Amino acid sequence: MNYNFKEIESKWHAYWAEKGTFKAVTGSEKSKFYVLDMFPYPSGAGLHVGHPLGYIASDIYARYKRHKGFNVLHPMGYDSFGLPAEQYAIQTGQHPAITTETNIKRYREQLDKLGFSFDWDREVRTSNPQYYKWTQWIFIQLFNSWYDKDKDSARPIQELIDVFKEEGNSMVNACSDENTPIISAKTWKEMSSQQQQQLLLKYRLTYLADTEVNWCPKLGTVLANDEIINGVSERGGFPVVRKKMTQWSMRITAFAQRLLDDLSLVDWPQSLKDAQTNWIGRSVGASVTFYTKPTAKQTQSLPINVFTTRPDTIFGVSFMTLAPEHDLVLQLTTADREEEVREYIAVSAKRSERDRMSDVKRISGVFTGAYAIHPFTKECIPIWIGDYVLAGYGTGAVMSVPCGDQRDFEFAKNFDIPIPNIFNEVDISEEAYAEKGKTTLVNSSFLDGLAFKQATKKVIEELEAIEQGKGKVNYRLRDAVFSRQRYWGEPFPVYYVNGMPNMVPEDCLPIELPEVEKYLPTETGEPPLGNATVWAWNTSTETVVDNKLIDEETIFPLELNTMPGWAGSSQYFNRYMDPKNNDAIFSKEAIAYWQQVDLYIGGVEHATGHLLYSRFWQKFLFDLGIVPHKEYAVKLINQGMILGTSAFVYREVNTNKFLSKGLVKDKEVIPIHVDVSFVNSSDELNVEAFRNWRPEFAKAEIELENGKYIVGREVEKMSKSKYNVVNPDEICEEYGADALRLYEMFLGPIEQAKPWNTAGISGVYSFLKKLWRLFHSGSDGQFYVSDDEPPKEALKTLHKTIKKIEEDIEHFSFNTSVSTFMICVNELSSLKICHRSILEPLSILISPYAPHLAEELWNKLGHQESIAYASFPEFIASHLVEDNKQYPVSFNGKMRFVIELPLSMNKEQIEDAVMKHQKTIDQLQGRVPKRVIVVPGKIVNIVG
RNA sequence: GCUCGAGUGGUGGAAUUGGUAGACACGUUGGACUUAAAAUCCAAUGGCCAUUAUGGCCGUGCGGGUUCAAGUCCCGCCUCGAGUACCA
Repeated sequence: MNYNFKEIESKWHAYWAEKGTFKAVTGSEKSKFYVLDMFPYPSGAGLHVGHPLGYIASDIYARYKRHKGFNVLHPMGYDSFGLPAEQYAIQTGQHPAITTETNIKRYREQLDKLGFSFDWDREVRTSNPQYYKWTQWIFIQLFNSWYDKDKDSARPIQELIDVFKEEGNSMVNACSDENTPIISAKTWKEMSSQQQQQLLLKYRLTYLADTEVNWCPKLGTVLANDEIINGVSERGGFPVVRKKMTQWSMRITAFAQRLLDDLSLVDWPQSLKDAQTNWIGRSVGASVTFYTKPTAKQTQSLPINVFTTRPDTIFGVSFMTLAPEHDLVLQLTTADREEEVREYIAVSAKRSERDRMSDVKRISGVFTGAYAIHPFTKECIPIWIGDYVLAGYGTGAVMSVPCGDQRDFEFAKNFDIPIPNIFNEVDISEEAYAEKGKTTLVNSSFLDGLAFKQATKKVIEELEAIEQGKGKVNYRLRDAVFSRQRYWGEPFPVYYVNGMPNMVPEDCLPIELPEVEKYLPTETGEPPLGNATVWAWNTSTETVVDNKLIDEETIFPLELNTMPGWAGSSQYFNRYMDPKNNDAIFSKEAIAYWQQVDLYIGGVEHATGHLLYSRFWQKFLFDLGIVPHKEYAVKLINQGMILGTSAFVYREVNTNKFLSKGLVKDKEVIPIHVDVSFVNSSDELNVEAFRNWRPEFAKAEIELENGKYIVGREVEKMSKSKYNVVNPDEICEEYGADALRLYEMFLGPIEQAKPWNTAGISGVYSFLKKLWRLFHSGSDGQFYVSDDEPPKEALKTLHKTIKKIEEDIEHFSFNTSVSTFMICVNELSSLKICHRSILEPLSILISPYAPHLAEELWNKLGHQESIAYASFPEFIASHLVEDNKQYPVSFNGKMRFVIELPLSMNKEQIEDAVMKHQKTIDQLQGRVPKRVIVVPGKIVNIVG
């Protein structure tokens, strides 16, 4: 009887589905364990072999934990809102919901084939109204909250209103946007309700504001910083420009410090923590206010706030630079400079992010004609604008210290601005001196003779004394723009009365996505929801009604933007705990039982997107008392990408002639991707298949070397356009899902990127066949087990294996554990083992890796219940080391003798011990050891 | 530029806390079985030298260092990869 994986795998899929084997029960007596995968976006291309890598690893862990007696939650769902479905809808008119549904079906089929132990009863889809009801609900909670810096916690907005009524906003001003005017309680009461709402928006955790955004004209939408790679959009690679727009934003900056601090609470890869730390970009310094010198045009002195990490260099300031987009630029520019300034602003606005980046070295700027007064020297310093100052960082203005900052230095050189030196015995004729604390200050009045640390402290004290500055921590992290001008996303539960946003009552949720005729923006440039005809809010009936009915009394326009992709993914992990609950995001019982994710597996590419935003929302829900933990994922593993090995043919330029790789030499050729299925494992192209591939290749001249066409190879990301995609369905068809699972784990460490190579799968496939034969050692390959006592050697092999596998799984070293299995089965095969007491634990042991095969064997061993419920074998190693003082070890066939000595021994005792063992060694080895190496507290290794 | 990570056979990769480098697998070569192929099994497989087996020397990107002992620790380089970037 042969190993018929097809029969076995389909049999057990059906069995698991029918029995509901992997259903997680909330509130079980067992301890819980929550294993989570990052849910996929169901794209039209289906899965390639790279996608399941993380799912296989998490499935192994989930199954292992079940065997260890845990009640495991291992859910799966779909992040089903997104651009590709919408782009497809724009092109074909097909509703994104239909495309999404089709894609999900295909994903599900593929996932099922691989034998994952997901609890599909808990599936969530972000585009499902029953799901996004709760995304909208969280949005409303954010709108109804502000951030209390004193308590370091999100608080209900009503508390803030009470504060305003009592004492105005002076005490809570730090909790709002910069430049929020200070008002008294009296003023608050005198404000119109619209003015009050306007002020509150500056405090709310999600707010509507004019923000400088990354606008992608080609995609017709704004993008968040993490959606832009090298100045172009992540999706599509289109240029991005900066533009001011009224947008919803999330006040994630309020949580910046906690997002940093709480990284210490989680067991995440250091590289990922570093990425988040850099992204948040904390820098310590001071904010300093400079006042402008009144001019004919601007008779009042204007305050300009700057942020600096080097307040100690304040006596080195010889000019100021503002970003061209800075609010005050036009106000302070003098009449004679106005034309030039306006022109400069216009030019830099036109330059895309990409131009600006590719052109970093070009120094440009103009003088505004205005001067600022130095807070201490009272000297007049010129105010310039320059695009090396970014509007979005700090205050969009800098105090320029050319002797201490290279950019300021170059700017000063370029425009002939003086470069005063304030560093003792440092040469600044060639470049700025940016070292901190290696020298002391000179020409710096009260800071003379001080080094960085003391000078910084001193200058901040002085600035505070004259009320022109204070110590400040600045973050690179910016508030996250939350509006997208797209159709296929969550609608906002927001309607507008007199231009002010109002929340739809919570019990009216969800506000469902309306039908539209066209998925493109309207002709007037409104987002696609502007095409919806039934998209207005009736406050008296509390329903969505036709736009035509909009009046000033009870029917109001609804928000036309939709939420970004990360909205739906920021809380899905908690929703899995109670996915069908229609009265709450999840029940108190569910969250109390499941608590938080114990293991989260997913790609590192989400480091500064999803993984940051979801932490932010979790902290917010924590402040609200809805979730019990500040962090939602205790342990996180980033699986590495599986790459494709692309194949290339080389076409000589301006010809239709293709040269085999070896013939290219120094000829000018264009490499062209060719489908990897036309190429065999020795890089030889199937010329016939290549000719049939495309009409233009049919008649091509093909030059061979040694009768073969050899292709070029390159490791790249798997992608349809590179023709290097390997489909898991084909692998399952040929070798089975168990072999695919094993092989993906065997390829290398889970966290590492590695190229796929189908040829290597034969190793794990023949291992599975060997394992099968171990259970089918009867005549004619019939199933056969003996109930006799197994030989001691076999037990030793088994227990060695159990120990190693357990350690490997706990350390996520899945690749080495596959090797361990291979060694184990090889040893047992050569011992001709067919004993129940060996084979039974072995099948439990292997079941996380090859669940179908293990289940089949378990069943053949006479068990009716699924192997999923079997306990992982306990390790009984006692006979491995019979005398834990000395034991021979066979290594590579050579005999070795190891003595373990206690840590506490001194030199003499060690020598004694070695001498005592000497006889045994001599007897065993038959000769005298060459070297005796002794180190206290270590293993004594006698190399014979 | 800054931050992080990685360099080990023909290939993917092992190597616990510093303790026999190259486990396991692919590939290659030879052999068995077969009319033949597939499948399966056995053997060899880092380099150089030697041989009657026992052996010897060199080897973990490069150069130093610490140590009885270094792929592993320290210092200085080189190369590659990832992230980030006019961040004041």
